[in-house]
Amino acid sequence: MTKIPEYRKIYSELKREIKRGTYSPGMFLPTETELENMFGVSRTTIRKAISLLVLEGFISVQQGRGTEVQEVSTSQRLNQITSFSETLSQKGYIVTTRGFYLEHIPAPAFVREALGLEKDCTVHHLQRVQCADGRPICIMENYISAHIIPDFEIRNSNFVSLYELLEHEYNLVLREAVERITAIGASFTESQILLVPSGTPLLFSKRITYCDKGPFEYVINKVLAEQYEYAIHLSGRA
Amino acid sequence: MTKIPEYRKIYSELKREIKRGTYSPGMFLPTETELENMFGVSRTTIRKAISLLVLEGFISVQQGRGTEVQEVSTSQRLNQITSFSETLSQKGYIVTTRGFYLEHIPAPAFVREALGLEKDCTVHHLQRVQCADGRPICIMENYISAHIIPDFEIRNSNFVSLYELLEHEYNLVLREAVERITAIGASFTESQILLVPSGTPLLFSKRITYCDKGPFEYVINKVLAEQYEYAIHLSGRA
DNA sequence: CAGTGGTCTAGACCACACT
DNA sequence: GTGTGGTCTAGACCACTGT
Repeated sequence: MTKIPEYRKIYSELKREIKRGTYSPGMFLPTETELENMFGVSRTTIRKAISLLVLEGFISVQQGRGTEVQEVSTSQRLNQITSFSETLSQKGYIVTTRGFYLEHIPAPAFVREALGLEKDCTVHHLQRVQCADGRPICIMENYISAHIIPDFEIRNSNFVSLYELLEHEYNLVLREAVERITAIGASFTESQILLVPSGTPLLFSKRITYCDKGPFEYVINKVLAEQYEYAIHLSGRA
Repeated sequence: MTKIPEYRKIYSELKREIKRGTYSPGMFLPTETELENMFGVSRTTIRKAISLLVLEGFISVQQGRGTEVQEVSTSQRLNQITSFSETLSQKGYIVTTRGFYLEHIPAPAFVREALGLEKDCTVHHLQRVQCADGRPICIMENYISAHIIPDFEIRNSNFVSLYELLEHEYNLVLREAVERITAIGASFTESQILLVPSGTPLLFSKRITYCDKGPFEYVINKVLAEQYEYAIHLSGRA
């Protein structure tokens, strides 16, 4: 199993506490010296953890003053890499996974091209149906490069968010992603899975996700449009 | 005089060398130990400088391998504010406007809410059909706040890009926009306008655009999905 | 294997914000 | 002044990539 650095654990721990409300917006985190003692590590390690949280906008630091927990406004969170299930959870749905199939296959041509893989590369192909409040809402296929995550297995079939799994179990850092979105009418098969008439409009998205080691995942999503919308933040002008 | 930290000088120095071509894309920077000696500082300082360059995308680091100078270009033009017609032009289509109707009306409730307008505010309501290579592909409605652009008139009915017009004729500066995208099936009316069977999947987007004076425009687009897709760039992770 | 970057320590001094 | 974060050192050991 992968070794998780101290600063990463502390970062996760602090993030959890912020999300839980132990530290709420406007409050200050303990000082660096206090955190040193709390976690029993050196200041460098604490500072590295804190810098991650700053990068993600959870806290802001000011010399001589302290580190303040920020209001995470929704609009700031746009265009961040979020899994489908995370977005749904945020909207208050109870998210579950219905179907579930994992296989290890030679990368299909379209995946090879998207991820820049050589011939004969293996990918983990994960198929799922995501449900919101018990209702099927999304058909999801992930192709994960075995080159970057060699030993991918799902131990607990009840997991929901793939990204959380990858981050915590495999210590993966998601850097960026490019997503292309269009609409299609549900095919017969899709309509059967999602329990809607065929031809029902679906959002059809293809995403390449990059981690620190390069492109590692190709995702295909088909989402019931009636239940879902993408929010995008645009800024500036060429 | 301001005190400039060592790591900042080193960062600037390295960036200058990269821009000048001393270190060009594909090449590797000296190792951390070498840089330590070159600049006569500790490794921490070097690493801090390097981390800044990584953050800005100039270089990428890989454990056990080295720090490689990156190609800066890439398609970072994603998530900029672009009008529909501009995007289509970029893809090589010839864009024309077919239908065209401008009226000045009291802002409907959903527009008032979106733009934060008072009761009795007027908006310019512009309706158009955009064609790509002569084929209708998008039904477009703009609601432009009369508060910000009081004297909006279209002099030349052959104009194509609304944003270009606003920028050049009205000296407007577009700051940011939030767009929400989902999919619908074409209604009878929409199917007639776009010359497709009713029920054909359309991308349905609603956008609020902000200029330097606040929100000024609400746009509703219905696009033939078959001919169009949204590309989104996501970065970072909460 | 050697050489690279990744993590971590224990301690020092500096710059800034509060009161 | 006191206490906060900001910079920096010298050295240690780990983890990965290459040969």
